[in-house]
Amino acid sequence: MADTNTGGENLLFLTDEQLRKGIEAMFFAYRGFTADPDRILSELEYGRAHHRALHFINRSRGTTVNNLLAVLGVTKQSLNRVLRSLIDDGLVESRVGREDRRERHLYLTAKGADLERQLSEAQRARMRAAYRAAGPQAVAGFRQVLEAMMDESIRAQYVALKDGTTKDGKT
Amino acid sequence: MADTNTGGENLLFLTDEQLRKGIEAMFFAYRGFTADPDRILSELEYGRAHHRALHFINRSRGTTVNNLLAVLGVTKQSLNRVLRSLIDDGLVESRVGREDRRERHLYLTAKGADLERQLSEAQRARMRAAYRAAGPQAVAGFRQVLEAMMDESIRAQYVALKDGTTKDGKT
DNA sequence: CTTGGAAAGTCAACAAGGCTGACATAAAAG
DNA sequence: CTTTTATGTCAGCCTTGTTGACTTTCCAAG
Repeated sequence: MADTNTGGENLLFLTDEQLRKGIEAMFFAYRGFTADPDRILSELEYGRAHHRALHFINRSRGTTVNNLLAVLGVTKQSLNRVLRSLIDDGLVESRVGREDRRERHLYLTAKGADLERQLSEAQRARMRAAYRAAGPQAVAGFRQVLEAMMDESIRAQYVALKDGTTKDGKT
Repeated sequence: MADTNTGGENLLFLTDEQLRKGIEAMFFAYRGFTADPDRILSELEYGRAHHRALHFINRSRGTTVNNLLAVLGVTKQSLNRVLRSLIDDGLVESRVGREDRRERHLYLTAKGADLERQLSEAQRARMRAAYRAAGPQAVAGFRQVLEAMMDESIRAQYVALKDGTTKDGKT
């Protein structure tokens, strides 16, 4: 934590070499990040796309298909294939909207919530270990850099999710 | 786990809520991380797999196929498909090993180095912007958390790459 | 009431990039 | 000479992304 001033040395973290290390760190870390859930999923008939759908349906209960498309950043055809299998297998429930009956609101069933919990607990365990090893200050920096790395529009969604979407009263 | 006051305020960053935010940050940030190179690649006949191969061949000039397999974490059949197109298109050169003639040592051609530079500069630009926005201390934390998130064996590879290689690397 | 258009779903076709299995060399190692 | 290692290749399969075309449902404006 050198407190150097606006000179040259404090810009070392912007050299191409430093940036390349950051790029590789992202690549390797992301592999670790997805490894544990992937292991669980591979024993079932599901893939990472199913995990993502379960995660965000759990995160924003009652979200519409359109909302989910925007968050996941895939086409409706691609999402639909995943969603169909989850609905057919009784992990997700699709309810016709009350105000706008064209919309479908998505909810996890008990079975779906079970799998989601299993997957996200595996992922959280690794994240928890990493956070613990690095410490709170490092975690704050981690989050700052990641947030700055997102696309503008995505960052808006992320912040929205961060603040308001569940009404369970956190913060 | 809504109340994690077991250790006091300094453990707030380990609540499930905090961990979930970190998980989503990784997801969204990784999308941003790959967005710019993907845009360039989609205009050519290449994909993200080609980018990864170019990156690590550039990173460790003269690396063998086996080394590359270990770093990328894919099967030789999968890598071979990518490598073949890169070699056929004159972006990568494969040289028979001098000491062990079973090995193939991989090098970027001028054309390959050009594309690699274009791709990695796009990716570095975003990383640079994120680093700049977050500051050096945040960057240090970012790197710490990412490193802690990797698989053990991968971390070893990462550290090895980190140290040795602008010159000629791995041998 | 009719109709335009948005939201959602479906079908078909295709591509990238993972995977496994089987098999073929060539060369090093024993 | 036999075994092991490094590599390449063929064939086939899976997941998950894409585009395009089309239908169904249903709100809302004319």
